[in-house]
Amino acid sequence: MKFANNQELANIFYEIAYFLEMEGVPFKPYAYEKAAIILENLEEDIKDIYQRKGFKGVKAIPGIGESIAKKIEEYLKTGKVKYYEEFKKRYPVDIEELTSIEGVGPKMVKVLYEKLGITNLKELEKAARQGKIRNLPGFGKKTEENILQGILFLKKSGGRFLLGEVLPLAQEIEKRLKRVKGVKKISIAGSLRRRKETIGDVDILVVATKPEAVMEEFVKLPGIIKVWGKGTTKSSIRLETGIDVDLRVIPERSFGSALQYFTGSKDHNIALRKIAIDLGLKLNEYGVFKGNKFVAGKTEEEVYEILKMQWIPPELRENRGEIELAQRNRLPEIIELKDIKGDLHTHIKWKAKWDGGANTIQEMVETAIRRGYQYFGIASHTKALKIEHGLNEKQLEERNKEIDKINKTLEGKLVVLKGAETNILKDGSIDIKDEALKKLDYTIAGIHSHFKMEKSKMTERIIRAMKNPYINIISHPTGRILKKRDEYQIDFDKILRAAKETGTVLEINSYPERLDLNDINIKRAKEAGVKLIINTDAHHKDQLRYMEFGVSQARRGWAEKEDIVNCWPLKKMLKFFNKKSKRS
DNA sequence: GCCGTTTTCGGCCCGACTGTTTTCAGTCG
Repeated sequence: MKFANNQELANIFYEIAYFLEMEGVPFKPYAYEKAAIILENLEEDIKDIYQRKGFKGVKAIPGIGESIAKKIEEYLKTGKVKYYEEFKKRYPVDIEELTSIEGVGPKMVKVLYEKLGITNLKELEKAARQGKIRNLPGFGKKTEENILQGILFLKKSGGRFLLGEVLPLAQEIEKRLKRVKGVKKISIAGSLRRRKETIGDVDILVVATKPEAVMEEFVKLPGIIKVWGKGTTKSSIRLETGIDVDLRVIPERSFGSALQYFTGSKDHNIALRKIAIDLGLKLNEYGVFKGNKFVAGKTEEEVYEILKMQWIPPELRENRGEIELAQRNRLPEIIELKDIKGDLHTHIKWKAKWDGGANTIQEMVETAIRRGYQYFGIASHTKALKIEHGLNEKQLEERNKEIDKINKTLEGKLVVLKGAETNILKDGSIDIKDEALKKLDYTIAGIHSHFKMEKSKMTERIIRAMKNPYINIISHPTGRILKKRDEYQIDFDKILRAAKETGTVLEINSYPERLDLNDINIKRAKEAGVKLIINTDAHHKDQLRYMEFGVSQARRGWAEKEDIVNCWPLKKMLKFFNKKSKRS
């Protein structure tokens, strides 16, 4: 996480918001939640702000007033917030866990605790199985069933799915429904359209002359395990993978406003509605209204236009400053898939077993040509990574010769580059000698062992690797595996400074489980003037298509062509690499 | 609890659905 203090405080305020909601206190929950979001996205350690500018400096942050500033001060001085501790004592419940169950909110948690003493998921499941829930006031048999189902679902899926597994499924559904007669418009909406790294469920919107026909096709899709809410305007299915898909039929004149509404994010929409109010308008999923008069809604473009701003690409809609820029006509020109000129992090099958890839250089290169790339880098694993049969110096040399041979046959259709994904050892040294690195076009270095080092040591370890003049790229810089492994402990600001100073590029790894750097870190890197590269880490030729996910992640991080070195022409990119090593 | 060319009080985003009710609270997106 960015700054430990900020995150800790944010978590405390999120929980306070829940507690206040439990008690039915109006408006305060919103204030605490807002403060939590602000803290999470703060570009500076709140402790530094407090030390430099004191209580006043904290209070000066928009969204943080007298009362919350006091609690921040208290936390920084004592490590605790009394107001929060008292809530915790009154309701010793794992409120985050409990409310993560679909259909369970703060009010229910309160009843569950006060009547049955339930504090966590396990206890809730037990009570539900024993049939104790149905007799609670305001609860019933159906609620009890829903809670059990919700728990089951949560256990199975962790609640969210990877972008990389959901997007192809959703696109396939979209394609099938598009073919139904009478379908005029169709679009994926929701967090999937914003290309978030994980997806809760899929929303698809459709305009059709014969809605019944679309609904009928929808509930007949292959791989469905459950259908519900089968109405005239909305229908839901659950697929074998456990993900829910909602289909909504929209009146034609409202398609744009519905698409805007269902794409979100929630924060972005709230901000837009406030702007609408300021303009004397009302914005909802049916359109933009002046009084009772419909004034816009057929397309998203006209919705944004009437709110006096540029149309905002879905990936930017997180209320992180995009609205202000759109109002000033200053949105960044974020990159597109077609801007990508090559992929520099790919693995091959070499002499039966080395490097751990599934396809030969030739096969990978053919796919790369089909993708329209101008250059393509092979970044073979190196010797310290035994599990992938990493190459040693001599084997790298052999492989280089093979690449030379293939380049000759390509007649400039594409240039194959000689790279390696070396290992950053525990002390920050590289597992391949400089002499061998010198002969490559570029070198990647990544951490593949000793993930659990202390923060300062891990940071130093990566910085030492970046200081090596032959290391051009740090692969998957934070090491997280979505839903499995947290990032390793690093001081990302220090990493950024070192990357800038040494001219080292940070990778946006497109592998669906990684997507590392994430959107927030990409934006920070861009702001720090650090160059980035989007790579797939493909171990199979079919995985070269993962590029799409890395690009959407980069878009979410506001990256423009100039920020991404593999949007550059080959010469310019190599020149940037060589500047570091003086290799020429 | 926060905020202010509707400034120190009175607002705070909006609508639908579900399950529980018999007119609505809670939850969701």
